[in-house]
Amino acid sequence: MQISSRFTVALHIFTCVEVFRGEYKITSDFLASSIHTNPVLIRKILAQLKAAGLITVARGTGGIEITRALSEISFYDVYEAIEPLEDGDLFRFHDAPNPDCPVGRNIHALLDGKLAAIQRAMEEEMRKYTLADLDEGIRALLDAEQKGEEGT
Amino acid sequence: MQISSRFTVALHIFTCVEVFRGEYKITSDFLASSIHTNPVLIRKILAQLKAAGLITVARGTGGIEITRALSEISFYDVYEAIEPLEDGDLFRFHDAPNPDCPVGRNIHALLDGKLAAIQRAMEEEMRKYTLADLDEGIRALLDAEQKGEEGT
DNA sequence: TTTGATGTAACTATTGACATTACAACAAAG
DNA sequence: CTTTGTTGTAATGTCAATAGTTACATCAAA
Repeated sequence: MQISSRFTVALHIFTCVEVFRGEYKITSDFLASSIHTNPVLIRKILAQLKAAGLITVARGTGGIEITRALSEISFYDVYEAIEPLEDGDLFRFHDAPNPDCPVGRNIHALLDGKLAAIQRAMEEEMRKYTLADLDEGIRALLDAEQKGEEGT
Repeated sequence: MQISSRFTVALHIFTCVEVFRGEYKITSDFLASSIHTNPVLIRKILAQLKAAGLITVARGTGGIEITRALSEISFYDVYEAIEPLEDGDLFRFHDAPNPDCPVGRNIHALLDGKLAAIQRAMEEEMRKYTLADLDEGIRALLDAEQKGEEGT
């Protein structure tokens, strides 16, 4: 089971906001065109990011503002805003294991700690990357493109 | 998006095989009863574990054998056998970002490395736990149950 | 008041998870 | 060699989530 594309779409949105700030008016239509999807999906994701307090969206006139310094928003913040995990658990269990079976009634006690550690390892790694890294990365890539063109 | 319960069901199966070996004949019906699901789901998971070479299943007569030492089968081995990840990637992207947009045509170069690192962090943690840990853990839990009963 | 944008609701298509029934294939015991 | 119990697997149904699309009310600024 893969993690839904809405997470990478959200990162794409942030990157566009950083790159095109001032240059273009960043609307949901504009973003939908870059990501190659439809504006409604973008607006739903923007609504989630707004609910998490990561951005503000100007109604009527359009325009997206990031509320914190880029280095203060990690991949995990974005992931948490976007992915609705039931009870915050990454791993699903089967509904109701048999309490009459010694294994069935102990399976949660047996696995919960280990699964939580695995989930934590992933989330900790997510905290290491921030929007500032994205900003830096995309500018390096665009510079490289520029130089490539000059070389021809 | 959560990881499907088939992974924890597989760990449940292994635990049952270890605990009830010799004591009961471990059939898909028996397992389905402990996990509280239906035998066909169990058989499909057994088929995946068999395809990965982790177990053998005796047709006709029934019975499951684990092919390696418990300490030689990690959670990751089970996860890999069970979860069909497209191209091995945990994170999904949107289908076809716009190549005319500077961000759209660079989004993979920008994100791929970081996402792979996050996935790797999770998988490395998964490698730390083995079926031997499960065996040890369940026996400790069952001993504790025993003592709790004696106490009353 | 017009214009252009966001916020949402409603509907659809597609996919995956999981449950369930049914039956063929098979191995061992009698 | 027939019975019995089990695995292997196809077919079908239900349910939830993803994602696309249309439509329109709401809103802010020119």
